[in-house]
Amino acid sequence: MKLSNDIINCKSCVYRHLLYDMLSDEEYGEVNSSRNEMIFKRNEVIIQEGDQINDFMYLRKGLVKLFKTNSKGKDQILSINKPGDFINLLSIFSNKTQQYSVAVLEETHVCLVDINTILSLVKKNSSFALRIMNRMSHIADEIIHNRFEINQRQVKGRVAYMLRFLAEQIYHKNEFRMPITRRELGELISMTTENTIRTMSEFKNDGIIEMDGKNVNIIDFDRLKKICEMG
Amino acid sequence: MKLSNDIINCKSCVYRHLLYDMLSDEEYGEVNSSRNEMIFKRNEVIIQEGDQINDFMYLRKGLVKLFKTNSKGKDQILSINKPGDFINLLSIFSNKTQQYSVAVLEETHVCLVDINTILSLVKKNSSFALRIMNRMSHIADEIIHNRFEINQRQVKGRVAYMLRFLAEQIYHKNEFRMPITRRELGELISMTTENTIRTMSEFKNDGIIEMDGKNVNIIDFDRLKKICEMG
DNA sequence: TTTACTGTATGATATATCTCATAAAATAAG
DNA sequence: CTTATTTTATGAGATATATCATACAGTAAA
Repeated sequence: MKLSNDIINCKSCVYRHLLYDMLSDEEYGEVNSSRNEMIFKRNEVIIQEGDQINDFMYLRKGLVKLFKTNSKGKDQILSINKPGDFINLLSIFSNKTQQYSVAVLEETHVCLVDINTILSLVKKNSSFALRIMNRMSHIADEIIHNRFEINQRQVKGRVAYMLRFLAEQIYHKNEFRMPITRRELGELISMTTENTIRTMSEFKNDGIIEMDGKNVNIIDFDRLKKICEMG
Repeated sequence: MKLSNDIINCKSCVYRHLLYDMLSDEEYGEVNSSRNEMIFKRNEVIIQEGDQINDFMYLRKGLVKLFKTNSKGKDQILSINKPGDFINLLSIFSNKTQQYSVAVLEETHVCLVDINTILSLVKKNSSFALRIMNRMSHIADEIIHNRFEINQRQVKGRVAYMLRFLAEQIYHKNEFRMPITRRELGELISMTTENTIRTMSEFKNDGIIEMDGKNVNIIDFDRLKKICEMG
């Protein structure tokens, strides 16, 4: 983890419309001046469940996983988050500590804004407050909806669902480098590593995907879609 | 469903501190005057996923289930909600329709406040806004945490987990009348009805619970706890 | 370069869970 | 009160998934 040198002004941030769009110039300045940008490498833990909350964080670049660790030390991944996502918004207003852990999948730039600045903006700018509530709804919804979708499928359907997610939501193409290990994929769909690997192999043997190490190419998207929809 | 006659003033509501505590007398009046109370009987659907959102709703009395229905028509129950819970708070600020369905388990009194009243209060009272955000965090957290807990257990652990939940969180005693059918219990823990029933029978045969129809008495709480913790 | 570790891969076997079938009890509908 | 429907109950067999074992490739550390 290190501080970024190329801190740019919030105004030029591509993702600002997601949240900061309704701030006045003065309010903008407040955010900008209490702001830091940090760079994390693969596997670094950005947030640990139970940590004190000091900053509002959002992803400017990269890819992270949001997860919880159970009493036996096993992780369950709740979501994969991409640039523009507010990675601890669900925890910030809980009056508690961080509710989820966040770790880096691909080199990640995180924007940190002092939590007190955000609180003061919420207090004086109600449009901003409403936007935050709106974002909170969506984040909660996404996690709950994903768990709902995964829960009603069995292994093949689950793997297909996640491959579709990566292709459609993250990389916007059928060929990509897997950002997660098979174990992590298993943690995402509540399956053992072995079964996850087996299913990937099966998709390969069935001519649905091509695989070379971490590189995946979905060559029969229609079939993958069907498996995903059938369960 | 019918309108309640015994509408009381919000000020005397036992649950008001959860949300309305930070309102001025005038603001209180606004809530009170745009407020209705409705009574629903077992199995009535209070909210249907996809419905337009007109009211902020909270449970004054009774018990409901919050659920989603999948493409094959199967329900998955996300949470059981009790008096004091805000049953559509996660949807209200989503700029979308209701995200979850809500149906009645035990005769229920629901308080409905016009959504515009809530919006206007959020705009002019930032403490109220912050409290709402706080509540949203907790609701999301509860659902996500429960799914997390259920996911890492197998049938016996799941049933034990839910029996504990009912005894500890809902009825505050070891003897109670099951508010849900075995099928619903299955929908709550992602199991088939048959397996849920079988597991309950097993608990009975093992002397962990006594059962007579819907009436359940947990006679060996320690063992139930152990099963719940072991998985 | 060697060593240790993690990730991918696959097979065989054990186990958990589902499915299908049947039946009695409880509840709802007429 | 009678009939229909849902709920609870249980068994046997089919199937999905987990577990344990082994192997090798890739990567990180010494």
